[in-house]
Formats: sequence, structure tokens, C-alpha cells
Amino acid sequence: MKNDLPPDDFDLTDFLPYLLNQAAEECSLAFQKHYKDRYGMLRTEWRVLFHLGRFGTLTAQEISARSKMHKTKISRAITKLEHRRWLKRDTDAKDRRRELLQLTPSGQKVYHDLVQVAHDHQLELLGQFKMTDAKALQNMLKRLGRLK
Amino acid sequence: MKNDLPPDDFDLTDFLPYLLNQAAEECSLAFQKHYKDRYGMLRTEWRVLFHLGRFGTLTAQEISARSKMHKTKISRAITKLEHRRWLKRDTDAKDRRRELLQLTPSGQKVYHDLVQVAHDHQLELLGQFKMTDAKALQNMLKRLGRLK
DNA sequence: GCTTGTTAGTTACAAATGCAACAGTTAGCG
DNA sequence: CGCTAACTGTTGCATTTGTAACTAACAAGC
Repeated sequence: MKNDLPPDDFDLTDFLPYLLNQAAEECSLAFQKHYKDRYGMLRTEWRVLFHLGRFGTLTAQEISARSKMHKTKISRAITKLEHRRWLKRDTDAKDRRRELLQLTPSGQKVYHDLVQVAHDHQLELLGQFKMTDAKALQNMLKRLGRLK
Repeated sequence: MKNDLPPDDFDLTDFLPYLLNQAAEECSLAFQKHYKDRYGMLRTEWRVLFHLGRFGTLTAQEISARSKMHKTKISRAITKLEHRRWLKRDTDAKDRRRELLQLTPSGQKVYHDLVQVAHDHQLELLGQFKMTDAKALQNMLKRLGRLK
């Protein structure tokens, strides 16, 4: 006979999606302050900027695949970043549906500035753990996010 | 002289808020399917239901403090859950600003059903890790979310 | 008692979001 | 070629969300 109640050792307070959301909110909000205050950016825009800064030239579709963000979110973020002249778009000559996106020099400046902040922020977040635990955490998160 | 570029060993792909968001999205979306398909609930409503099911009687304010969700989100979720007769509210006689919320019997049924699903989902998520690593992950996430 | 300040919860309005439908381009295949 | 199917990116619309203002209730000090 199937046991249709969860075992006693299951506590929703330990539920992984819940813990992940709490932690993600806490950590992201703290960092959001920086790109919001300095550059008036939204989280979506920061993420697009970050992908282009990290990976170079990408299409919207590729950003969507990597970040798992909805393509309309990305489309709108790109428009905003373009208006601020932080990225430029060029139609791919080989496939004119695709638009090759890359940061302008001033976009790269913003990126490098924020990477520095991100780095400091990260040190603070991970500083509370042992180095090996921190590495293990990163690896487990990558697997959960299907990033590897 | 201060080094104003992040060291070479810092890669934004390892950035904790990014990893947390990816993992949280991936894990939450998979679980969302269940409460959405079965009960047409939104994530906010599921979270309120889950807090009441887990902790018994709470006020909106207490749910907000525990979950870190914005109080307007909670207020709206409560209204919806009330309309479905999954929770009832009673004004606190000692402080008539506060409303004591608790699940109705049918609300508890929904809760128990979803806890079962959550339990199975969790087993699947954590099954890929060694037990000790899984525990360590949960503890680190709690600390990052300032839950302990 | 009265006034001021604080708290619980709701609501109006504006902003962000997701979905579905769309235009434009390419690919496959007869 | 000519047709259909698939893909990239955008837009219109309805839903969800956050901010700020609001009501109602309490609390502290006079």
C-alpha cells in the first residue's frame, strides 16, 4: 500500500525551490541597488548587458537560450540599451532574420564597472563559507540550473 | 595602487545571484506546473497557502516577514484564496487591525496534496547529489536567504 | 480626553510582464 | 521555381507587479 502522506522528515521549510527563491531574492536585491542607483537599469537590462559583456557578440535568441528569459523581455531590454547607446545591432548578412548584438565602448565601460562591483559583492556573499563549500555550492547551482 | 579590474579568476558565469536565479527559475517552473494545472494557482498564492499550511494561523504581516514577499502581493493572494474558500480570515479581537488567517478543511486538502507533490519533486531534484552535499546545499541557501 | 506617530491591510495608478498574433526571412521539398 | 513550415524578433493586449497614498486601528505622551 502506498504511503500517501509525506514522511515526517520532510519539512516544506527545506523545500529547495523555496530556499532557492529566498536566497536568489536576497542576493539579487542587494546587488540590484548598484545598477539601479548608478545607471537606472532594470534587472532584465543588466542581465542582457552582462551576457553581451561576458560573451561578446550574441543574438537575442542566444541570450534567451542562455539566460532562459522570455524573448519579449529581452527584446525590450535591447531596445532600451540601444537607446542609451550601450549596444549596437547589426543584421547578420548571412541570415537577415538574426541581429548581431554587441556592446559599444560606453556599454563596455558600464559593464566593467559593474563587474567590479559584482566581484566585490560576490566576495562578501561567499566569504561566509569555506572556499571548498563555496565552490561546491556553485557547482550544484549550475547543475540545478542545467548550466552544465 | 588599487587594482581596478577584477582578478582573472572571476567569471561572471560563476556569479552567485546569476546562478541562484537560474536554478530558482528552473526548479520553480517545473513545480509550478503542478499547482497551476491542478488548481489554477499562481506562485504567490501557492506560497501563501504553503505558509499557512506549514505554520497554521498567521497574519498577512507575518507571512510577509517570513516570505519576504511584498504585502500587496500577499493581500491579493489572500483575497483569491478566500474566494475559493481555501482560507478564512478572522479579525484579531485583541488588535482589530490584524487578521488571523488559516486554511479551511478544503484548503488543507489542497495543501496536503501539493506537499506530497513537493516531496516527490524534491527527491528528484536532490537525488542527483550525495545526501551530505544536499544537506550542505540547503544550509548554505538558508544562510544566504538569511533564514538562519 | 486629545494629538501625534506607528502599524495592518487595501487600493489606485503606473510600470513590467507573458501570451498570442504578427511581419519578415530562410529552409525544405515537391 | 513555388509552396509550406520553421525561425527571429516585435507589438498589442490582458495580467501581474510595485510604489505610494489611503483607511482603520492602536499606542504614547501630554
